This record gives sequence, structure tokens and C-alpha cells, in this order.
Amino acid sequence: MLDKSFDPKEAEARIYKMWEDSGAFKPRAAKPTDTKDDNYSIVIPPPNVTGSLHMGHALNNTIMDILIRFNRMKGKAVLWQPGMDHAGIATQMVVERKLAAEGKFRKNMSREDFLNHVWDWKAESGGMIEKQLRRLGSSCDWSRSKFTLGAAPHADKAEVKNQKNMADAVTKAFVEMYEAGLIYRDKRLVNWDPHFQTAISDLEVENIEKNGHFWHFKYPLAGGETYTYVEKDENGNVTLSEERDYISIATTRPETMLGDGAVAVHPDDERYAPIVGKMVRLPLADRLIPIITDEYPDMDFGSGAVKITGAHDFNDYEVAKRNDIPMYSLMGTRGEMIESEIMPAKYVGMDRFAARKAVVADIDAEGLLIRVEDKKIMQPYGDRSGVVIEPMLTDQWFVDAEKMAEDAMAKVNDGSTKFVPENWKKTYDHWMENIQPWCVSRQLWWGHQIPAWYGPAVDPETKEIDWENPRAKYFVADNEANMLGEAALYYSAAENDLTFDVVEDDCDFSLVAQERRFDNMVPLQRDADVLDTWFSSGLWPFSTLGWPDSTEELARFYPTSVLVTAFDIIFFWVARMMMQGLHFMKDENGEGVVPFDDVYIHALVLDEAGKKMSKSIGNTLDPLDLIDGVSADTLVEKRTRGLKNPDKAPQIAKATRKAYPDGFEPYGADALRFTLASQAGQGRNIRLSVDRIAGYRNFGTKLWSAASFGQMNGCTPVAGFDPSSATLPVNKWIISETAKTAMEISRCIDTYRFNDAADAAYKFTWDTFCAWYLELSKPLLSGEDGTDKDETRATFAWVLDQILKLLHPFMPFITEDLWAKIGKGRDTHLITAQWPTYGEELIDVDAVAELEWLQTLITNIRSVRADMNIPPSKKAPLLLCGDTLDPRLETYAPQLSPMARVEHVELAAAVPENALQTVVDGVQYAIPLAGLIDMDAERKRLAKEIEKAQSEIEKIDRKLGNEAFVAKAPEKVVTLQKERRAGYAAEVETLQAALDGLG
RNA sequence: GGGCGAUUAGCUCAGUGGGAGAGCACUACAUUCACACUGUAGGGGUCACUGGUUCAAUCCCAGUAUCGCCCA
Repeated sequence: MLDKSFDPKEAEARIYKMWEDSGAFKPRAAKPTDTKDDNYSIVIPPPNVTGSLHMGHALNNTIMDILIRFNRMKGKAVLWQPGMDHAGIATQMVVERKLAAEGKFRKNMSREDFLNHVWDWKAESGGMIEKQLRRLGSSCDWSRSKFTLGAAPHADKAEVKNQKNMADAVTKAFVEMYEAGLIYRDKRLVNWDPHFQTAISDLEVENIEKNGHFWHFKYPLAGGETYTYVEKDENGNVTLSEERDYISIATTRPETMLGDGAVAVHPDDERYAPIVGKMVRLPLADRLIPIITDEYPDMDFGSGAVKITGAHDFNDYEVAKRNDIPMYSLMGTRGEMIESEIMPAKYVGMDRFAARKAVVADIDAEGLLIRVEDKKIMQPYGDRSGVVIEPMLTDQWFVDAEKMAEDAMAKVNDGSTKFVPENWKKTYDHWMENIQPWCVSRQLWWGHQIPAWYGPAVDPETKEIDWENPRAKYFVADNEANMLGEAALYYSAAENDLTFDVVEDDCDFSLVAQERRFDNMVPLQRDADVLDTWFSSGLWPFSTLGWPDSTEELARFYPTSVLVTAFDIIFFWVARMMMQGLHFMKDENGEGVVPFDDVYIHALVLDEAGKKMSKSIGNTLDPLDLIDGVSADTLVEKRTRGLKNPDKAPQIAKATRKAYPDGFEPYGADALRFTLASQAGQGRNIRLSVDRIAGYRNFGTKLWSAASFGQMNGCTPVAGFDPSSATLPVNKWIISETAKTAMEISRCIDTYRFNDAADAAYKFTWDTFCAWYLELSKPLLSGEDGTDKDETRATFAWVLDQILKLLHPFMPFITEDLWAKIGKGRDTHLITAQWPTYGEELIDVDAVAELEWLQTLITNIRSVRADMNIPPSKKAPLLLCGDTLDPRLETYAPQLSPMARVEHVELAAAVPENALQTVVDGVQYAIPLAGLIDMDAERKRLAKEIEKAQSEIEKIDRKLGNEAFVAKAPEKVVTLQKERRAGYAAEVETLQAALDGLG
């Protein structure tokens, strides 16, 4: 006997362990007959090691697990490669915070000590998310789990042993790309985080709209020159004309004016034409800067004149480069104003925001402040630090992404990699076409240290070493020995007899250099910076498979079958994997091989109001709360804990209690997965509805209870049962429907239509199997023993088995549990059972037609009875009004009795008094119910049905009456309309006869 | 300002150049032996708006409005 319902709390952990212990998550052994199509692989988008499971992960991993389980059951060798991302800045922050709480600070530690702390933290608290992914049922091969920082210096011994290639991969990639001219060192404008004091990627910058100001300043013309400033309206009439000795500029960031290199106006701007090429006196700094023309200024915005601060603004940077305008760096790594030839002494050392106030005040004091405007401005914030990001001119390592993008775009254009849905290709192309140099260095400690060493340069003329600039020359090599080899070669050009000294990366190199020169010892120091995390995640599809070693996995599973990810990292991750994959993975002809055949882009999971889930809005849903259940109190507590803005707590608490007054019941992983799958349409986002999760939990219970019914009726799986051997139409019909559904689900999963696949499985299970087949089979199962009963039992069990298989990718736990419980002694687990491969050959059109007729008959009888408020307890005969009794009525009398409350069936020449009437396939049926029928109501009901059919006929007649329609529409469409009309006409005729019969 | 996308039942969403769909919610009835996490039946939509293409538009095209996301 089965329990009353499935208990996810008890079963999920037990079943998951069974799967893992059974080795089912590992790829099956290779067979000599395997072709590329027999191998199926997915690399997980590596979650951050600091991360915890959120809805996006739940959706992402549900989709991957559906694909993985489906293909595994199809008999392919399947690898789902898991792992984690070391998330440079996020992890460093987490550990720094933890240390700060203990009164320890990174600044006071050596790099080595700090890294030891981070590895300790990772061993203890990192990677919680892998445990959480298991709760979802994710069938990854955990034994192969990789870490983007695996085997980096100071790593745990275990890490080093299993992941040596992960560090090798990064070093090799960097060195090779450098040697190929794809990596270079340059001074460019980057996003600088003054809190963490590192360059960060665009991804880590969040643009937020803030209330700000727009300051309008006068920049006086040099030498007291004046000009006539004329403004005109759109008709060319002069609206303002005055003599000016200044140009008006506006800025949202006054402090940067100290570093202005020019004022730019649009070349078409007549207002400033007289003064283009002249100089203005930059206030406070007392420098002269030119007025130049450039396409960048918008004539209609502000005064139309723009100050150009090349070193502190991305647009200005481009203008400055185009026009050869000098760029002056104003700030240090903490965003403080620094001493320089152009910096007035009074601002040196001021924080950038203090400097802003001072600059405004000082300009005002000079009488050059025109006005201050309130304005909404977009400001860039570091998503981790929360401070305003500063564009800064710094020396960094860059990847020449433009070169690599060409290949990456070509491979999508030629279909080597396909985006699903395909409209995402546009986003990808757009970004690739406008790609910028990729800054790959970060001023952090947690990450892969850049394999580059600095030393002084040798002057090619004098053969002398320039000891004053000890970092002028650099060497890139995969290890220190090779670097020294290169260095020896380079310095052999110098006259002196030299030796080398590789010094610590955290000591003061200039100081050391000055000491060493007296010993003719060349100091070499490794670059202290680390690589952008995305540099290592770009290698993910092949580094996880063992690259740079040539492993069996690489040969079998690269390229991977599909990448499943959300659209927000198409740029940052997908594009980079494409570029790096094509560069490093070559086929026998030296052609780059794409990292994945398909890229499936799924939606973002939003809350029920369509808002992005965010901690600060307090609308997050924790997938584990939906799986395990949570009280309203705990939910409120979780949503209000640790808010950046604690004032919002009462509001969040109120909204949460209103939305979920009772918290969540434990719905189980299957219900959550099924909900996500059924909402994973190929649209843009998913509003997660908790009601739907409850609905799909109920679906699981429905399945469970049907299985329980089968078990009570002796429907045990029969080994070797051949579905094509069934003889009873009802069994042939359900087998036909099973085959149709199996084909439909396979087709949908293959084309990434998860919602359609889930819907097909849901409808078949609930409507076709539980609502119809189960009821129709009851008389057979409770009838006398014999071949019909045996066949029905075997068919029932077979269909249920098929349902378990078809639902397994979506609801792995409950299906696996039922598989074991209803089929005791099976030699397979469901996870590795064979996916249905049958199809058309099991479809019996006659049986399908017969059962469809029966269902229509039953539905019609139920409907007329319900319409006339006949109590279900009241049984009545079913009369066929005609000459011959349909033998099918006798056949299905046992089903008609309970399902349609039919007492018995008989032939009637005429419709008796006081009978309900219905029409099926043009045949008139009567249900005599003397005393129970309100004849007026029955007349109205029939009239309404006639009216409905009539209006359909009218619509069709309008079409058929249109000559152009008949002439131009395809014959098939015209025939269909004629058939439809005939059907409705027959119905009207019979219903009219019935109505007339009532008098 | 530029780009992408959405607008279909009360809610959340599918869908198709030719008969408007699902789940949830709602209404009525039902305690009939798989299931009340149930069953049966039912109500409910000018498919955002305006034009155009077409024999035919919810679907294709253009524009408008509203909303969302990304970029500046």
C-alpha cells in the first residue's frame, strides 16, 4: 500500500543519495559505436562561491536538469559538468568583512596570509550553493566539480590535486594570447572602484538614477576677448544677441573641471563659430585651454558647449583622443585629489566630493557660477562597494577583443552556434560590433595572479639600463624559470655583467631597484594584480573538461551541447566563452571550434508583480522556502534582515504578510521545478506565482493517488508487455494517446519548449489518464477475472510507467519514488530507464475515434443534466432515437452507468414526454426524467444551443458567400468551412426536431 | 536620446494568417469505494488603440499609447 500522499521531506534526500551512490550522475562508459550525437554535455554556469541559491539559479538548473535527464534516459553518454566561480571582488569582500569583525585588516597582512584566510573560509563556508543545487534534484557529476581558481597558489591540497589544470589553463591562455598579440598593456580609461581600489568590469557597475545638480559655469575667453553671442528660434528669428567675454558650460561633476583639456562645441553650432579655435582661461586652475569642435556635443542640450575631461569621463576620453587633447588625472586610488602640475595646491588631498563643494564655492567666489539646476542624473555605482565609480586613467592589461569578436560573430552567423530564441543573436551581434578592449587586470589579491614580471628597460642606443624606471619592461611567461630565460636574453643586450633578483611582489620596487643597481643586479618583480574572474570563466567549457591537458572528456564532450543561461550575461560570459573557445580549441584543420552548439537563453524570474527580485525591495523568494515550507514570521524575518535601508523594514513586512499571510506550505522540489518549467516560455521573463506551485504540488498528489488506485487494483507492471498486443478499444486508445504524448514531449524538449512539454505531460496525466482512462477502466478492473481484466491491468501499469518516464525530467523525485514503489523488484532506477521511443505505430485511429465518441456522449449527458439541475444521484435510461441501436452503447453500458448516470440503454422510435435531449454525431438521444424537468427551461436551453450553432453557421456563410474567398483561399480551407457548416446544420436540425417535439 | 521587448479571461501566461486557449481564482452542484491537495458542470475576453497589406488579421506591416529591461 502506498501512503496517502508523497512526502517530499522524507523522500527527496533519500532518493537523491540513492541516485548519487548509484553512479547515475556520471557519464556512461564510452561505446565504440558512439558518434558525436551520442554524447551530450552541459557546463553549469558556475555560481559564485559566495552565493546562495536564488530563483534564477532554480530556473536555470531546472532547465538544465530536464535536458540532462531526458538525454540520459535516451541512452546518451551525458555529462553535466558542475563547478563554481571564485568571484574575485565578492569573495574578497566577504572575507575582509569577516576578518574586520575579528579586528583584522587585510592592509596589515601579507598577501599570503590573506589568501590563506580566504581558502580557509572557502573550505568552511564557501560552496553552500552546491548543496542547495542538490536539493533541486540537479543531477550533476559532482565528482568532477571544478573551481575557476582551482590549484592557484595557497589552495588546499585537495584543490591542487583535482584541479591542477584549472590554474594551468589560465596561465597558458594568458601567455598564449599575449604571444599572439591579443593581450597588451596600456593606459586607458577604466571603471575604478575607490572603495576596493581596483578596476572593475561593466557588469559590476550599476547605473542608478539619482537627484543631482547641473552646474553652469562661465569660462572667460583668454585675453579679455569678446564676441557676439546670438541665439535663434527654429524659424531663424534672433531671440537673443549679446556681447560675451565667456563661454558657458554645464557639468554634473564640477570637481573634474580642474582636469579639463578643452571646451568642445558642435561644428554646426553657429553660436560659437566666432570663437572656435580661441582659448579660454580655465577658472581656478588658471590654465588656457582651446575651444574645439567635435560631433559629440548636443547643440540642444545645456549650453551646447561641453568641457572635455579626458581622464575622468568615457565620452570625453573619446573626444580627447580624437582631438589630441591632453588628459589630466586628478585623483588617486581612493578618489582623493592628488598633487600634480595642474592641481591647485588647496585641493590636494581632498576627497572628490569635498573637492566638488570647494570648486563650486571658489568658482562662485570668482563670479563665474551662472546657476545651479536640479537634475536627475544617472550615476554609476559599484554593485559590491556601493560607492560611486570613478572613470580613471590607469595602466592595465587589455584583451584585444575586437579581433576575437570577428570569429565569434562569424560562427554564430554560419550557424555553428545557434541562439534559442534566435532574436538574442541581435543582442550578441550588437555587442560584438561595438566591442571595447577588455580590461582583464584587477587590483585584488583573490584571483589568478597575472604571469608578468617587470624590470628596467635597456636603452637600445646606449646599451645602458634605465635604473630610474624599474618597471618599464615586462616579461610574460608561464613560470618564473621561463621568465628568467627571457630576461637573460633581453638583458644580454646591456653592457654590464648582470645577475637577476626576483623580488617579492608586495615590496617597494623602486626602492629595491635603487639598491640593486650598485650590485649590477637586475630586480624583477611579478605583477601583483590578478585577472578578471571572467577571464577564467571564459575558459570554462574546456578548462572544466581538463584543458590544457588532452583528456578523454575533452574529446568526448567538447563542444558542449547547449549553454543554458539568462540574457543578462550574454555579453559578459557567453561572448567571452565564444571568443576564448574559438581561439584555443581547434579542429584537425586548425579551425576554431565553438564551445556549444546551442545557447538557450531563458527568462529572468520576477516576483508576482513583475518586479525584479531584490533584497532591497524585499520581494525575494528563496527556492528552499518553497520546497521546505516557511512560516509567515520567518519569511518576514528573512526579508527584513540586513537591509541596506532598514527604514523599509515595516513596509516590506506589511507587504509580505499581505501577500503570504500563511507563509508557504512545503511544496517540494518537484512542484517548484514543474512550475518553473511550465512558465519557461521563450519570452522575456517569468512572474513566479505561488498559487501555481501549489497547483503543481496538487498535480503530484493526483499522480500519486492514481498510482495508488492502480496498486489496489492489481495493476503491476508486466515484464515484456507489448502495447501493440492490446485488443480492447479503451486500452488501444490510451496506448495511442500515450504514444502521441510521448512524441509531443520529446519534440518539445528537443526544441527547448519546456512549457509546452510540461503542459502536454500535465494534460495527459490529469485529463486523459486520471479523468478518463482511470474511470473508464474501473468496470473492467472490478469485473470478473479474465483476459480483459488482465489486459487492462497490464495496460494501466504500462501507461503509468510511461507517465513516470515522461514526467521524470520535470518531477524527478516523486516519479522515482513511485517507480520503485509500484514496480517492486525492478532492476533499473527510473533515472536511467529508457525514454519512450515508440510513436505512430501504436496509434489506432479507430479506437481513438470510438473513445472520442464515447467521451462526447458522456460529456453531453453530464452537461444537459447539470444544466437542468438533475441531481447526480438520480439515474435515468438513455434512449437512442432512431431505427437501430448503436452496439457501442451496449459495449460501454458499464462505463455509462457510473460516469453519465445512465441506468440502461435502449432504442426508442419517438422521443418520450419529459425527456432531456442531446445530439452526438448527428444522432439524437433522449433521457426521460419525468417530474424532474422544468420543460420551459429545457426549451430555453435547446433554443440557446440552436442559436449558438446558428450564429456559427452565419459566420461561415458570410465567408462562403464571398466570391473572392472561394476563388482565392486554398481549397483545404474552403472544404473545412463547408464541413464545419454541415456539422452545425445537422446539429441545428436535430436540436430543432427535439425542440419541436416538446410542443 | 538609442536599442530590445511586452500589451490576449479577475490574476499568471500560452497560442495561431482561416474555428479564441491553459493553470489559478470565481459560481453552482456533488460526501459515488484513487484523490477535497477531489469530482462534474458553468460564467467570463472588441486578443491595448489607429491605419495598412490580404479573399481573410488577435497573428504580418506602419504609427500611437502605456509598461518593462538594457545602453548612453
